[in-house]
Amino acid sequence: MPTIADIAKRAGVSISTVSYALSGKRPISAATRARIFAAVEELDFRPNQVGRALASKRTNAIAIHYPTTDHVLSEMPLEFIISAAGETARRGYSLLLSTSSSKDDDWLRLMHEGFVDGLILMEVRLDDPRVPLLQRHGYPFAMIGHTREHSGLSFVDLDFENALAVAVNYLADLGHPQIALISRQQSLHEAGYGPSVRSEAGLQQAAEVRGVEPIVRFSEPDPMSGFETTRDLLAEYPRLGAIVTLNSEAIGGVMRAVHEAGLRIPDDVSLVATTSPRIAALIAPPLTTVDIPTETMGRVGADLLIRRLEGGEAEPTQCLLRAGLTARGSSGPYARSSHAR
Amino acid sequence: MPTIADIAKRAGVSISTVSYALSGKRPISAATRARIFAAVEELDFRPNQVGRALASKRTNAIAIHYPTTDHVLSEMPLEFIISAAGETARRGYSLLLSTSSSKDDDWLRLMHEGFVDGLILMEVRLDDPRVPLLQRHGYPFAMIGHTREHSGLSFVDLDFENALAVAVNYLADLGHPQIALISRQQSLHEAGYGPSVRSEAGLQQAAEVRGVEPIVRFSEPDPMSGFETTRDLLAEYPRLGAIVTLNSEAIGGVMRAVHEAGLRIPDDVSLVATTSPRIAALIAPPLTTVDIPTETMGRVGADLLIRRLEGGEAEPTQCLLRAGLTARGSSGPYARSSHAR
DNA sequence: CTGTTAGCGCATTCAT
DNA sequence: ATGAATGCGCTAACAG
Repeated sequence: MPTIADIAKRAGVSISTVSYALSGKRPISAATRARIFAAVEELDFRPNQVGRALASKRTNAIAIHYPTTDHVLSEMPLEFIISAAGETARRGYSLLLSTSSSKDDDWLRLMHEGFVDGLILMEVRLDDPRVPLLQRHGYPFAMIGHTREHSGLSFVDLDFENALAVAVNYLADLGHPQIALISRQQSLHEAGYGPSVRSEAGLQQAAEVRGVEPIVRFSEPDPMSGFETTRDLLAEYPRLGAIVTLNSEAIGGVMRAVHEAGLRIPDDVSLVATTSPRIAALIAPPLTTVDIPTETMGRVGADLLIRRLEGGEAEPTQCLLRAGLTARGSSGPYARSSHAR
Repeated sequence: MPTIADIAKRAGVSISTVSYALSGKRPISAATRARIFAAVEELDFRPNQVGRALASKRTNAIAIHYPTTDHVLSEMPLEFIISAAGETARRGYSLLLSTSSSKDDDWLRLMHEGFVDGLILMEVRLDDPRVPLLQRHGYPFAMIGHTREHSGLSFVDLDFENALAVAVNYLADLGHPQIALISRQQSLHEAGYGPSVRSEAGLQQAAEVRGVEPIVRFSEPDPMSGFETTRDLLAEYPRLGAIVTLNSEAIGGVMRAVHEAGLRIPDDVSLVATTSPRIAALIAPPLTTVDIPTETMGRVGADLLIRRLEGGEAEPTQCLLRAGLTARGSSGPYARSSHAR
């Protein structure tokens, strides 16, 4: 591996001249610049990032922390990560992935040991213990999701209250007097998982405004649990004709329970799923969705952090995305009365 | 951030003594070692990885390359990545994620610029252009999957030929005279995607041995395509009672097509899916699966690379995993004759 | 416009 | 068992 010294020698200039030619931080005469770049070409020189990092105190690498222990894998986090990776690469950074559990502090180690310049946090809780830790050390970070208290923090998130309002309005317009939300695990909800808590708030609020009855159920992130939850739900509310699900892992079970109850989608039951457009496309038949813009969220998460790293002490940016609703085949007007059991 | 020099001063020893105490590469008297570690505690010292990397010429970081452009996202790659991340962290390494397309060489840049010690390759083609590139530079790497020519290379892969043989034997034992394989995109197959090519070979071979008729169809990785493919398949082969699918993204559509043809699983059609156990658990009703040990594959991929990095010039390790079959509710004895259309 | 020089934080060789 | 000194590859003052 050639070093900057090899280039300097070959081009007949000093080391610093090469460095400045490469960084463009100092004017270089066209002639010497040409000789330098010629040497770079001939030797296939690549500036060593470690040397550069040590001298400049910036590694040009960031890490994304995805704590896996408490969640079943699904595609949404992958979409965040892939999208963040793309933006990171476009901006000339590298992306590290840490999956340490919340107790383990491998994700913090990366910052402590100076291997990354900043962090992106995923799976953020309303009271996330990582936030005070990072603040105490003054480490730069951005969140995908947001904490209850978030003044001065950078984050991107879906506006889940709004998302549920969108779903409720849509279903209320179709004439449904009752709307059930199938949320995620109750444990998550109790642990203060933002999407869960904020969605329920959105449901309650919008339901009151529209004068419909809100119902909330929790489901584990798997079809079996979705099946059981939905089966019980339909039994308990014989006239229920509208279901919103937050839990994309459970959708298969939800649909199956509806069918096994002798009901049809969308004729008897309107189903609206909160999920990423990409995932919705993978489901048959097509689902009406409140779209979670995962691609945007991952990209903006990386962008916010990098901007913070490069912009010096720029003010934090908070980005609450409003959800769009895409009506597909799985929802229709209320017609459930005839099926009362 | 305290440095090793701060520790040395505080403990009243030289810098090198601190370094050796930390690395354990030289005997240190109990007394001074105690003073050193006390200082480390008091100052909350963390050795700077960049300084260490520059001096030792090892970053203790590896990268995993997951080219996304040519594939729809699914959970299987996420499982590889998460699992590799876990093993990487356990071994004291960091994991970088590169998702650059095959033409883009961002993944190579990481090695060129000395930011990582080695690479894990995902989505390996039979003739993968990355391999000769890496070999030319002498960069250490390991593959999840394997190329046609692989002598001297380290990899972990599922033995897809064996996997299909397992599926065929199982279905043949149930009495099925015809077995259809629903493979992935034809474009992938033609591009030499290993799992696709090797699975077909396994099917053909095992079918011949067992005297059953093999049928191969390709499907895009989505339920709609799976639906159409299966619908056409059932129309073309009215007595078909056994389907094996490689394409877990299409399974929903496959199942729906079977149902809409007036057939039942497992009474009329036996369905065997080649997928990860974790994903199988997410499907309702439960699927008989040829299990792809994604967790093992990701872990071993990282292990092989790290072992290569640490073991000096150890011989390459090739790890072809045999698949297990888990019979669940979706497969049963051949009974399709009565349904001939 | 260009060169000289002093680190960045740590590992390691050579002394003692 | 310990210290002193050198250098990893590069950046960025400082000095022309």
